[in-house]
Amino acid sequence: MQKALADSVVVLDFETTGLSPQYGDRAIEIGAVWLEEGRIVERFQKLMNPGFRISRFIEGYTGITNEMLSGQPRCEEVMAEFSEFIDGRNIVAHNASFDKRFLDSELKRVNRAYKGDCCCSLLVSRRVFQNSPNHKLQTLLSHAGVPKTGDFHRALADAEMTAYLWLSMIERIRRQYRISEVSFDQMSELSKIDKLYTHRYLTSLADTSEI
DNA sequence: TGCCAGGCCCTCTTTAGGGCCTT
Repeated sequence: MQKALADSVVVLDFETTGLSPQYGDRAIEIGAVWLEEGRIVERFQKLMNPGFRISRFIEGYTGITNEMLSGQPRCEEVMAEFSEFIDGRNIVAHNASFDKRFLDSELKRVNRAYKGDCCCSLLVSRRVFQNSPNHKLQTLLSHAGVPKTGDFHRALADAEMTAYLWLSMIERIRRQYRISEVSFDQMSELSKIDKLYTHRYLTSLADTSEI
């Protein structure tokens, strides 16, 4: 069976009413880009109505207003559609545990579940960009020399910029360690290993590479 | 209206605590 390559994934981002679906927070926007061999081949972006008014803090933070959400489809309708978009694909998100919680919570409401694998670009960045001042998306883009392509804190723009950050990390690993292809599983493993062993791990991949 | 969480990571650690990151 052919291994899944790290540059063929769906990168997603949620804007939400707060931090915790456990306490009733809901998604208000989803943005995602489908990467295929390192190129964006499809985009998904939808605002969605959570069924209650969002706070002024979230309006200010995201730029998404209650007015913008009125008349938008309900979360259930959007998530059913998005479920088809990610079916059969691995996903990447910045601080993926956050987005995965909302993904699982919203899909559960439409009696669906995501069964693929999920990798966190934040955790990988802590290995690859150890000298970055911090590992916020905005800082990492600047640190990696990745151009800003949209407004931060909007789902599609954040997903797209996370995708370019993700690709830059793959490319950095490939060049620095002379690895011909980086698999999704290797990036997942990298995100989990101890930071101190990053160099050793990547070197071991280069040793077994089929260049 | 304001509040809420959770997983990872580091260190003055592991019988713990606090910072980071996401909205």
